[in-house]
Amino acid sequence: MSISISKLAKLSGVSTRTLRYYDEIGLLTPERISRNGYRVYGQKQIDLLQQIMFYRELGVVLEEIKKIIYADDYEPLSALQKHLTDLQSKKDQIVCLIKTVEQTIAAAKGEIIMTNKEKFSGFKAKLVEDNEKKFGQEIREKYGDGQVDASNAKLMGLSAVQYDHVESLSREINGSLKRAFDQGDPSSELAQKTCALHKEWICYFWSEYSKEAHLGLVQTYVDDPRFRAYYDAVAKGSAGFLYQAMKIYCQE
Amino acid sequence: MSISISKLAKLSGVSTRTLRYYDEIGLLTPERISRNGYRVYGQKQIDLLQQIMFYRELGVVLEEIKKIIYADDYEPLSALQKHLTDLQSKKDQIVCLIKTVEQTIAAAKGEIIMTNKEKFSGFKAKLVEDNEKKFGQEIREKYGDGQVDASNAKLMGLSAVQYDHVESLSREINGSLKRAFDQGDPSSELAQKTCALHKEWICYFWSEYSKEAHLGLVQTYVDDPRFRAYYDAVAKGSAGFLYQAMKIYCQE
DNA sequence: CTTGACCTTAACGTTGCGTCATGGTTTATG
DNA sequence: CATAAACCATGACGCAACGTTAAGGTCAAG
Repeated sequence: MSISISKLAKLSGVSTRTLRYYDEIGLLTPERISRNGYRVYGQKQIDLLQQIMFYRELGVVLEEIKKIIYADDYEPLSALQKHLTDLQSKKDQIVCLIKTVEQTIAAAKGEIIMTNKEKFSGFKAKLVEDNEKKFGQEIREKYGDGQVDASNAKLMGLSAVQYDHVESLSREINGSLKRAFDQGDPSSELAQKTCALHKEWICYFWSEYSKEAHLGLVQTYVDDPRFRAYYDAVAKGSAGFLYQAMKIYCQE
Repeated sequence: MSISISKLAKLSGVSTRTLRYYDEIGLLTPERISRNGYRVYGQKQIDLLQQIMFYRELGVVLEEIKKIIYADDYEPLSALQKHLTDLQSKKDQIVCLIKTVEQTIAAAKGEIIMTNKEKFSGFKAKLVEDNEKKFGQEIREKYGDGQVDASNAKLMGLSAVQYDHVESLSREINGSLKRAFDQGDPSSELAQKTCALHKEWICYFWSEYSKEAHLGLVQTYVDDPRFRAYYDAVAKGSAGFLYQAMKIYCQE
């Protein structure tokens, strides 16, 4: 039983272009090539294509599929397991994005109201105040007054959009930290991403960034009961977790 | 305040390549080009880049970002709303895939069942198996034992050729269903043809056919998440669509 | 004058095909 | 038997968002 490329295409529902492409990358080569140069497929190829389509529907990349169906020593199950975790982390990413976008929309709506009420500047002032209250003392002691003043100045100069970003960032950090903490591994991708987010956030307040200062700051999160309480509100023990993660992050 | 490309890169954390690319696509053009051909960026560009990065982190495509930050009549909020729904459907897709892969893995772990059924590719085998396990009960109650037993017996007795036909039928159904679904009309010719194909397919498993039983089966496609996941893999919502089409088909 | 840091453009590679463009082969039909 | 309609082939571009050489110009320091 031999069929042409278009017959196979119709039979399987994929395009002829796709079949030629699979031939090109060695995923599915025809049984033989007839004298006129036409591709000829046999029963075996039909079966193989079926398997290919099966994995493709699962979202496995073609290169993986090739390994799965041709390498004897390749474990289809573990391949699928890996694929599953890939999918899950993709989902986590998207869920994370969704949250952020939702929050951004909410914040933006709120911001419109705020600007309408001309309360925005007051709001920012409050943030500065909080910032000063939160970090001022420690940072002043450790890194000098200049740092703190620069931070406040920078904050006052934030545009509305930037301010929104800061807000959504801090929410994202909390969410991300919680998820990473739940997973339990400070070296995990999510935990390290949390650190990166935190760096981004901190850079809104610092004119100069250094890993030492950053790690130092997070250290105070653990040492100071007020900070610890704030992060424990996200998840109990998450301040310490963040510190562990940050140690790894700052080593890189 | 004018800075070079690498300064901006360091300041913002993106690569110089990215900045050149943004210039190339008109997303972020430098303030000016100095005599030696170097790109020179100003404060305004720094702010713009920050906005760009903000939206980029939300997963908005660059083309959209360009519209958002440059077109005055463009509503950033509604753009974000749309982006949100995009993200959500992406998430749904992935969640769907995750389910399917999990099911596949679960099925594969009971690998003996699969190999026993020889040529049966995992999915269909599992479907039939599930059919027996979960709905055998139901079908038995509704339509009597004979129906189920005959189905299984018939299935086990399929010849290779018949099996091939069943397989290609199911592919044809999927393809046909997808196309009909994309068109959107359950009463369309294509949709009704899909129903006919499905009937043909089901007749491989049932010794006696009745419209009521057929409609009942398709109903379970909608009600049971695993079945729905299978059909949603063809096209999201296609299980429900098939059910709508089948209602019309069975009335005729 | 050379080294090295920094800048430029150009162009390929990535993933999985869709979509021409161009041309050869086969078959059905008038 | 000529021709049109199908069907086949091989390029090659395009898509998103850059990473990564390659090849070479510019500029300040030693």
